[in-house]
Amino acid sequence: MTLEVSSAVQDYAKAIYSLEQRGEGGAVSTNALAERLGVSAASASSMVKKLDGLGIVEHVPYRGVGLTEHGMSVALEVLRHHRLLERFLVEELGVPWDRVHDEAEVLEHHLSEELEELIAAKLGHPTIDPHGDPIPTADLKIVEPATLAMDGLDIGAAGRFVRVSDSDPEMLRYLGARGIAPGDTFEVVDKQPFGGPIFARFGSSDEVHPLGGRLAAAMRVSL
Amino acid sequence: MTLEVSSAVQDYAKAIYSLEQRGEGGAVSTNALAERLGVSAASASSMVKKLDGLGIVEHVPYRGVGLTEHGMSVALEVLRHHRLLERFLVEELGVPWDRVHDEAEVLEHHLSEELEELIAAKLGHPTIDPHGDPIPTADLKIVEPATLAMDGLDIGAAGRFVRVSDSDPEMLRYLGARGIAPGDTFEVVDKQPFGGPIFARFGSSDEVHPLGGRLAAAMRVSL
DNA sequence: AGTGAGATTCAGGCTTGGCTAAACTTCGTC
DNA sequence: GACGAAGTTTAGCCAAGCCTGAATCTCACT
Repeated sequence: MTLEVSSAVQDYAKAIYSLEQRGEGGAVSTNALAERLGVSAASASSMVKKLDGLGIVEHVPYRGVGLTEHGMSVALEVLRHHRLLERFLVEELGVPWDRVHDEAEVLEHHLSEELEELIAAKLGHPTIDPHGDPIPTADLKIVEPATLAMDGLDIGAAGRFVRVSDSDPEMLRYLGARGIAPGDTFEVVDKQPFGGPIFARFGSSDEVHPLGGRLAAAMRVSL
Repeated sequence: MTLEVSSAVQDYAKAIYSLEQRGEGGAVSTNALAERLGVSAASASSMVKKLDGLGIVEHVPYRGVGLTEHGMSVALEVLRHHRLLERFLVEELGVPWDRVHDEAEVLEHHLSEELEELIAAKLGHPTIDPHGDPIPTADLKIVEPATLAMDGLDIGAAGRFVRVSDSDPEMLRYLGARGIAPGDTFEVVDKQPFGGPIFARFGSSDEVHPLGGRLAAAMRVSL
């Protein structure tokens, strides 16, 4: 009943989950899904019909889709695999953190439950992945802490850098090269107006790093 | 040029390699291939045609197939992945040795070269997997040492148990439960005639273990 | 209420890797 | 040297997932 979930179906579930998280409102549009997955709108539409048949989504034509409870657990299962793998690859094999995403993207679909459990145990049942994203628990609960985008902060703001998207290797390399990682505390020391860069100090370092628009927007912080 | 090798193609290459090893003669028959892969003869036949087109095998209609040089490297690459993974799963994650085969069977197709190398390094570049099978080197050389089937030995024969097929979990559990593993020295203490069991002592243990027909046939030894 | 942009669906196709049934080769035996 | 069994190939089909292009529908705005 749960085994006939192909990689494609898992990818759709994951994408819908992610779009539901971002987009406040309710339903995810078929087009948004298509774009996210790099697939034509027609393909996404037919796949959505199938997902509805499988009980993974609820589809209201012209209104979009939403994950069912079953669909949610499919999505969280894959997410757990993905994030555990990322953590495992970084900690046990020393894969650079800007490259783990692509590896995990492939392996997540082929990880057995047994291996998932052994990996989690080996890592001491971690709760976040190397990018600060929360890892769903074995019984598929997840807590997505509220965060702020760094580019919205004002001069003088201080807090903790908690999370950054794992999907842009460029950004990760930039941060990595400067020794900036999720978990670091920071302090905004300057900010250019009109979408200009933010200047911040991280951890106990004295160095001030410039963080350009897209980067500062991708960095999530808590105060 | 080498990237369009699907999982199915890799499986065929691996199966042909394995059948070439066993069957002394030359070509591997389509039927043998079909049986090995659990596929109909017609399916194997059409796949063989495709493999020929890809330059992976040389096919003489009605006579069988043989791996080309390119096909050989495809096979050895997959075999390296498989055996490194088996070793990794046993050593780093503690997966029981009778279960690693199935996991590796899936993951071998999705392991990047980068991960392959990191795993090999982490393990100290091992030369055999947990079942005693040799692991091809990074430049795809492999040495298959000559071995004897244990069921052909006579009473009094002594040597080293070096290798056992990884594909029968039952046998592996049986051996595992008795503490018998590749690398152990042994001595044949008794043997029933007409294909009856062999009785042998392993390692420094005093215990004599009965090894029935199929099992003794699957165990490979060197004297 | 009309309308156009954007979202959705339909129709028709492609590739992969399977399947069955039927036809064809090969080879050992008489 | 003919014949039948065993082995092999061809022909025709299927499902999954993707594609394009051409309809069609909805919604928000005027």
